[in-house]
Amino acid sequence: MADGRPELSPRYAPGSVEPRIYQSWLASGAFTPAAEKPSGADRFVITMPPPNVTGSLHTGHALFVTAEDIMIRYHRMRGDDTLWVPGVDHAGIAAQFVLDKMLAAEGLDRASLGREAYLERMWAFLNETRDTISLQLRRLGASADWTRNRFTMDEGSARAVRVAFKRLWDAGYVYRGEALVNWCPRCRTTISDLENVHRDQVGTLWTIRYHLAGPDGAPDPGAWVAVATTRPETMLGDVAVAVHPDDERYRPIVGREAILPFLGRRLPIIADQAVDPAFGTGAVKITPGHDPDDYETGKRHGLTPISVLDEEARVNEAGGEFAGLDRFDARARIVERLREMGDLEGERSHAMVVGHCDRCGTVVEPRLSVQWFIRTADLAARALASVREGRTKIVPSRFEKVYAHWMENIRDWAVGRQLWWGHRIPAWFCPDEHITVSDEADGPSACATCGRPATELVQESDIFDTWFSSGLWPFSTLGWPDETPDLRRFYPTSVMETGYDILFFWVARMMMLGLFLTDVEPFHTVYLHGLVRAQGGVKMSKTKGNVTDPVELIDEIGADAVRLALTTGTSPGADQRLTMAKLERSRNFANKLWNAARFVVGREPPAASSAAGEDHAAGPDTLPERWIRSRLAATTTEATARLDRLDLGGYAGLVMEFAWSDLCDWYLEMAKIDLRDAERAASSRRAWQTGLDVLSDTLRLIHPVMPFVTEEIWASLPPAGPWTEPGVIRPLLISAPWPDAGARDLEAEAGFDALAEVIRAARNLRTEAGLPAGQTVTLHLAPSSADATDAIEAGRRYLEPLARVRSRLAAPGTVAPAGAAATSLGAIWLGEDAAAETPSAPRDRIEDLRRHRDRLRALLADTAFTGRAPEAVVRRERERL
RNA sequence: GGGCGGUUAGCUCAGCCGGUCAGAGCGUCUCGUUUACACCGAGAAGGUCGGGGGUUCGAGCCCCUCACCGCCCACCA
Repeated sequence: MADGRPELSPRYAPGSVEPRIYQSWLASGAFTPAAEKPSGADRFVITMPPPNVTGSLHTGHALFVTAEDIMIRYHRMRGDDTLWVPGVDHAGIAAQFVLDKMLAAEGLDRASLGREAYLERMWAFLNETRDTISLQLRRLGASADWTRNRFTMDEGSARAVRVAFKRLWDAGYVYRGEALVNWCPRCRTTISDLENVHRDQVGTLWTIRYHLAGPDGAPDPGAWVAVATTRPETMLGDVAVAVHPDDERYRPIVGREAILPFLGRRLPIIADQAVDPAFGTGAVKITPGHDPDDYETGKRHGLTPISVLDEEARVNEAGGEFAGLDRFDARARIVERLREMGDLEGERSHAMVVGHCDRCGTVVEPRLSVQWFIRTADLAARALASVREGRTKIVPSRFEKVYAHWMENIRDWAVGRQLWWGHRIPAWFCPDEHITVSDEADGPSACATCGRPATELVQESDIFDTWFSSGLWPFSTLGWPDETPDLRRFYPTSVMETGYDILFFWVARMMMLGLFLTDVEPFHTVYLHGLVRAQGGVKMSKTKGNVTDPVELIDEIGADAVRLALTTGTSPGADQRLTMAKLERSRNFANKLWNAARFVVGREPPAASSAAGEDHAAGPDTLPERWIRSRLAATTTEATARLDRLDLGGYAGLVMEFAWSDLCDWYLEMAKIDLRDAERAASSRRAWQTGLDVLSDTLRLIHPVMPFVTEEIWASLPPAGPWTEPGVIRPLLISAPWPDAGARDLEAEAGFDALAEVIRAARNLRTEAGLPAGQTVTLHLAPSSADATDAIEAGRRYLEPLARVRSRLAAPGTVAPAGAAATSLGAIWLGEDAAAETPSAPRDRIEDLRRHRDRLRALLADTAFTGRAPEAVVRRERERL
């Protein structure tokens, strides 16, 4: 175009548009708000859930980026001081898992490298990959402030972790103690209860005889107690046999002793309420070192636990002849030996629940060890109160119950991990076992208890659970513990948008730590999205090969289409399926919008009859103009309301419907009639201007969900503002103000609806009469009132071309013939010319087929169709013929 | 063993405080050389809103119950 605005091609090509648009946003500085702002603007802040540093883009990211970006862009347009802080997570156990596999391929392992070399390898590896995911997020259009990009292992996070831990320690919320923890023998670390995922399995329940000790202390071959177990290998750590106190069967032997096979240990037979007499034999072997229930029972009876498995779950030296065997080999061997000895009384299959490591799938082994714990009772009570009392809302609200249930039943948090990649616990031991916790980067200068110098202190080797640093994320990213300008301006944040699957892992921890450390809820709203499932409703996974790669989708149909598909027809907390049909529909909408803009923008303005501006004001608006402006007003109000209540799916569906149906299918079709009206330049020009006005606001409304195509169209709008002055740069849509809703015009809406009803009814009559679409026929109208007469007179200008009719007003008193359609403006029916050209008798099948054939022949002979329609469509029509 | 969610047109899903809520898209059928768009337009067919009971003037929407499907939590050997 002459004025340098970009020309719009017939089909929207996202691939050539998106990178350029993203660069223009970056260059404009729109992503980066200033911390110090003199205005009293509202704030809107989201801290991005940090993706794993080793990861790459998947549909889950596409979903969260879309949801958050919609909120962020909306608030930015509202004029709020808007910040979206991005970052990545170091993902301790997950990252080690990846690196360990790489090392294994080189024939190396953790142990042979040593801690220092291992961590060097980790940093080297991450420095290559750490930007991958954030670069991919940009493909989706994420308008995050990359100048504030953070990493959970950067120095700011490290400091926040130390300070947070020290404050917890000083306040008495941290303790170290022996406990039976979940141990993954493959990852060789403790894992939290949440990382211990329960799976239903069918195992075996063995019944084993423990002979009673005779008077001489030797096993009595004729007297025994039978115990049931699913894990025979743990018998090596048995310290007692327990029965229910009221169980008559066993009353005589309570107080006696049984002899543990293989090891000969004497096991007291004790009575304990916890035993279920109905299960198995009613007698239970007690293994406090390897079973949480037994651990408790053992404590009640003063029994000392025995560990019989090492950190890789091999039988240790306490296991006698079985020492060195893997736990499952030991199980098989023990069962075999018992069978030989005649002490295997029975075996049967048994449905049970087995804990597995969330990361690697290995069966978790309860293991006795000394661990760091965070006392959660008080922290959880406070975090629960925040939600109960509405200071933080969870969307959808049903998750508030889930949250409450978890908080009420929370157990202390084992925060230590026996890994290397992560924040090392800032605790030092002196030779006298005194513990000093320090938040200094260099550690303490001396033991806090006995004053021994730092040189004699040894730092704890455990690191923190990854979720400890993530739990600080909303404020550590803003500079906490320092009172930075960012922290002052942007904390607490506004919305925490994340998946419901990490409500406990992450949201709960942020609430607990945030309240304790900053005395305020870290966000006022938690918005939980659902999971994206593959076609058929199954979970996407690489092994199933049903993963849709968002990067490929973006390449194919554009980021806007992917975003729209992920947003429409969804509600928070509900899983959704991403289907090709939905993706195509979204792509088609981007193209529709594009072409509507081409129509509105891609023509010279009708000549002005006077100075610009004045001209538009000349004369009253037409009914379609009043109607579309009113519809725009209603849509703006409703879209705003939906965004405010975080109904993102509702918002997207609404604006799409408005643009496609109201604007394109109705208004623009009617505007064509006015635009073609060469005799009325003013009306023509006004139609042109209305199209531009409405399009402009429509682009604003759609921008949050489809930022690229709207921004590109925006740039092509003709100059119509202060930026037409030389030297004034046109603002980008990303920074344009959110539209104000104009006034509704209910009279126009009612008038338009009545007219549209007549048009639809007329089209319906035509179809029923089997008229070819091109044929213009007579339509008789019998207005039901004087007002209806006026409405029809005024509307026939649009009615006639849109319904392809010549309208005739029937004389007053005319009786509508059979077959007439009733509308709110009166009866309508087709004239003689319609009946004359088509047989009034029902068309027979052969006639139908013939017509269909003729139509297809004509269609396929038409170069306008074959040239422009996609091959697939042309092929389909040919096949039909 | 607790708790939660789902069950609405062939398919994928919307339906906020019970009163045009029986909807959308895709698919199907019919028509279309209306120059913004065939990644389009017009028209049509298609559902006793999982079953049963109840509350109400009125119920996909509230209550009870049953049946499937899914998820979360949970230390019974």
